[in-house]
Amino acid sequence: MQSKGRADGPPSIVEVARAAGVSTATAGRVLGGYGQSSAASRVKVEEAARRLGYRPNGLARSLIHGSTQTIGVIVTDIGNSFFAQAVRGIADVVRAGGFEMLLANTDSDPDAEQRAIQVMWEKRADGVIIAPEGPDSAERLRTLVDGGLPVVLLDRPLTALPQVDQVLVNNTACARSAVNHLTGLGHRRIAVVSEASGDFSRLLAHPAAGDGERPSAARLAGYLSALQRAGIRPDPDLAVHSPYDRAAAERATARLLRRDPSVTALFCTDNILTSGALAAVQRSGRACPEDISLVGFDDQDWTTLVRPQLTVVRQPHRELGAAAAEQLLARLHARRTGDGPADDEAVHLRLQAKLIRRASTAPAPANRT
Amino acid sequence: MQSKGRADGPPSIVEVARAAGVSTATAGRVLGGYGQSSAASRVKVEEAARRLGYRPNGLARSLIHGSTQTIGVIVTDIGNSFFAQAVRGIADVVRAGGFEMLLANTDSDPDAEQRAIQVMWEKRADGVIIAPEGPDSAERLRTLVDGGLPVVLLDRPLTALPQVDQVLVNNTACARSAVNHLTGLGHRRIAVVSEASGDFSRLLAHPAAGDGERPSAARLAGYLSALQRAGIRPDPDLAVHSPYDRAAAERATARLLRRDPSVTALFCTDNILTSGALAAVQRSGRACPEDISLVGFDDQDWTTLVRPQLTVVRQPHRELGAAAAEQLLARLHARRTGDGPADDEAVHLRLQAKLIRRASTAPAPANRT
DNA sequence: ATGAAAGCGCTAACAC
DNA sequence: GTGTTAGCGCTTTCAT
Repeated sequence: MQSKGRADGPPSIVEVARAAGVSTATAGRVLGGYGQSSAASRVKVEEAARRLGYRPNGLARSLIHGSTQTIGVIVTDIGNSFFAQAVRGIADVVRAGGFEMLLANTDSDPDAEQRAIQVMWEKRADGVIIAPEGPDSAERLRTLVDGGLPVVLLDRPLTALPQVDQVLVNNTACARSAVNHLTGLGHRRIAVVSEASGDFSRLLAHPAAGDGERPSAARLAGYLSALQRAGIRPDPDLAVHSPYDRAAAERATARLLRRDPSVTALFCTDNILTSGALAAVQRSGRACPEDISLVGFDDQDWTTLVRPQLTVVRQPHRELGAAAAEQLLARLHARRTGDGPADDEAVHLRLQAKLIRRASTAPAPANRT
Repeated sequence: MQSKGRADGPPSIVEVARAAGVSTATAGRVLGGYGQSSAASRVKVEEAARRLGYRPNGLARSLIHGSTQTIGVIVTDIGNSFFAQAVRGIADVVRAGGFEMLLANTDSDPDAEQRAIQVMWEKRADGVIIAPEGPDSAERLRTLVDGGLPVVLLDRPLTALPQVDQVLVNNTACARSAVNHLTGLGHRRIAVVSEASGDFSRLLAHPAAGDGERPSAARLAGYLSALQRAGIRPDPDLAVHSPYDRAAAERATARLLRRDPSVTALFCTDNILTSGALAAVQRSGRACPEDISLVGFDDQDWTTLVRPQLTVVRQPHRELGAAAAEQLLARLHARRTGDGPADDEAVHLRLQAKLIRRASTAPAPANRT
């Protein structure tokens, strides 16, 4: 029977100290690896700690230090392969840097995001990587930013928060090159499957737009700009609007194909929408790429398993997450040492997505218009 | 200029109390929502808190309560769609229960797993859900289990820890029904693509084995048992061994198809291996399903996009994670209230994976042996 | 090198 | 209903 200390619960540093016959300060020094301690007490304390099964309490330690060695990650859907890969990249970097990861999934729900942000603060994460749900996220994040917590935006910019670091992809440019590829093949009736079709006319009016937009809108902007450069007037009827859901994308695309036989190419702006659009093409009875060309988004590994193999825009998923994590860690490092980017200049990184040409795109069939 | 308190850092409850002209205890009561407080002080305190931008410090709170409202999740690869979906299921349940999630990715590295386990303990997670890396994980987990921390095993059993809750899939049974499907179609030369081929003879010697095995071995056991029931002697040459990697699976399968023309069916035991094996079949020049039938594992959404559409074993990914989380929360609830499963009887859940018949399986071609 | 004591931010007992 | 005080487990002066 143990005679002293609290009966249950893991042993604290005071029981170890007592068992080793030293003060709590000394025990703390050897167990925490700080300050000075003699070889003699080191042996005694380590012995006692092992015997009692001592494990330091990180909460107490963090409460004092003010640092938890934990970074918060907020995404909309960890089940989506895009985020799954990005988080993998984050996890690798974070782990290598000696940090842990507090992960929250918002399912694109503003309330859930609000709560996640609050939690990151209350649990005193040292920094936060977030794929914001929408423009309103800026207000929610302001607490953190004003509170001095390093924040990095992942994949989606927030124009209301220009002072915050962000790691994005060159969405407009890669979309443009995808569509250039199609126009180069002679296509003129090119449809786009997008979540952002509602922004069609707005983006058309501001041809320079793109870089400050969320990915879906930025890609739509790239599509529009490529058409205009090729001298093709964008046709709103060719912007397939779809909710973010494979079945919905399939229905919407099928409707377009039924309605408009002049379409000879399809540009999909996202991995989910790509699945849906491809399914629609397959069921439409039109041959790909003979009757209709298709450019997908995201080079998931099944894109080489379908026939024809898909021409796609490949985003560096994992690298995107890794870069965001590296940026955050750099900030934390700078905080402590003083080198690195000054606190008042935001770093805006843009990784390159690239077009991979495969077999789902081919020269346009003889014009039918 | 503020005159009192620490210059930087977020305001603590004492600055709020001072600003509101009450004691810290009263401030704590209204801000923490416990005990009694008069409407008058509630107003004052809330006012002051808002003005100073007060946010409670969860570390301090947890240090006292002994509970962090956080559960630890340890997986081998969050980038793999299986785990991405399972974690999504966990996230949903955990969030609904008012908990947060500390996520660690081990990349199947024992050291990383060791560290992750230790971290969960030090950060005082209230419980842990883990997909253990291998049998050695049992020793690593013992600290947690002995320390009284609720643990739930996800997807993989650990025979050395029978007292721990686990949520698995009926791997052996669903593999058996997949292979039954093939034998029912007249196939007799059925190959299996597996990570566990090294266990071939061991599993053959213990026909009852299966349920205590890791998923890959359990599925191999199901394959073996289905063959034996159909009166087919298992042939070790038909067990394609492959590391866990698509390209490797493709090479290994290609080698088999080249070497043995008698094979008429392929059973893949995992999502990654399915991609590789399918790629190999496509490049082999053999027609699927006319020359060779294929059963894949995991009903990812591309399996209906390839031609022929794949017959697969569908695992309930998300539900698996959700069930694990529910089990863990039930334990935590039981700890506090006394109802629920007694602490000494482990709950072993087994969700049902099912065969989905599509177009990649067909009657065996006329025997060639 | 070591110990005594103060304190991180909060909650809980116990008076009043 | 409110204030005072002790204390969660650890780190950190400051003496010694």
